[in-house]
Amino acid sequence: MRHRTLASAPGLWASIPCPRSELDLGLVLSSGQSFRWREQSPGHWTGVLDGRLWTLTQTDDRLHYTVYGESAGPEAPQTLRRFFQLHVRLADLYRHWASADPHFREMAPRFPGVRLLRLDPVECLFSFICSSNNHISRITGMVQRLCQHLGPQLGRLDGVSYHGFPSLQALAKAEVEPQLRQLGFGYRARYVSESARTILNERGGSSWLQQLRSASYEEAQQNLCSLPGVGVKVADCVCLMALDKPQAVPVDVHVWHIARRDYSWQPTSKGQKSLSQKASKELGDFFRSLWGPYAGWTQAVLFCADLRQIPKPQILQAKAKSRKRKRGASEESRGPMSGQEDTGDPG
DNA sequence: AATGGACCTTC
DNA sequence: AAGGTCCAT
Repeated sequence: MRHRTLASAPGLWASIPCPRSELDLGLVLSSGQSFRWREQSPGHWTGVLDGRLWTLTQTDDRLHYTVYGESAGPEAPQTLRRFFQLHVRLADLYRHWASADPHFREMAPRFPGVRLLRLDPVECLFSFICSSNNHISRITGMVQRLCQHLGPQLGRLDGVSYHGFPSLQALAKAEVEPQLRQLGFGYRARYVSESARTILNERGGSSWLQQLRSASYEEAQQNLCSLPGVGVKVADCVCLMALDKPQAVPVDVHVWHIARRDYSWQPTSKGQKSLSQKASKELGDFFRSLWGPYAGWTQAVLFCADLRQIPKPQILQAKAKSRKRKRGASEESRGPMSGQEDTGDPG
């Protein structure tokens, strides 16, 4: 089977209303929330949702979709509205944030349609366990290999195989840690394996994760942090992108940078030169008080703005410990909009 | 309780 | 050095 485009097979598509002001499909699917969608042809994004294979694209007023292997079914629109959380009116949020924050007011008009996905909790958790001390291009490759080797194959388009995300059971098997080591996961292999086992054996399985959706933000964060490889930052990512906690603000070095540069923020306790747990909480609270109960969503907008900005002029100090010079720093930049390299399945 | 290193790979 | 976490002072 081939990847479909709206032009090549118009009869196989359906659509729901969705203006670009409410959704920038490419930006949302490629800005580091999900690592699982591929732009196989311009504007056409293929990925797995609810155990089925989809291609999505958008026009000015509509979101178009096609499902492979079977007809889409009457529940498809609801599946999409849930995944993109279209019941949340982005226009209203942007208006509110703009009125509260001059910096947002200046940046946001260039980045409409940035919203949060509602990801599957298992997929989100294990994807972000892989994100620690890591960069997006590598995370993407790791998640892809994880699915390719441990997830069920759902279909094959133009020689590229697509897989569902591995189950907890699959991730908890004895051979998984060495296998992931071999796949280049490094020390995160143990985190993935041990977290899967902990959830399965000591927490009662995936329903434990699911139920955190109805828990408070603090309780969900605390529960997640009990898993190996999950600290506050990863927990906040899962809270924000999978557990219906729009107030969660994942604080990483990048956000820290934005806070200092654009908001002249600094921790009350002086001498904080890095992100202590206390300072991170403080920064999250600062943004929540500025932006309100959807602060995590606001951050996503500014994050996209920042990534799409100038490549990277930042030359902090060369720490010059034992290592020395850096190599040509001119061709390194990769914004969220840059194309993925061709990662076709060899088989 | 807060702070410094080590930790796997790759770019 | 990269979108952290864990462990030991």
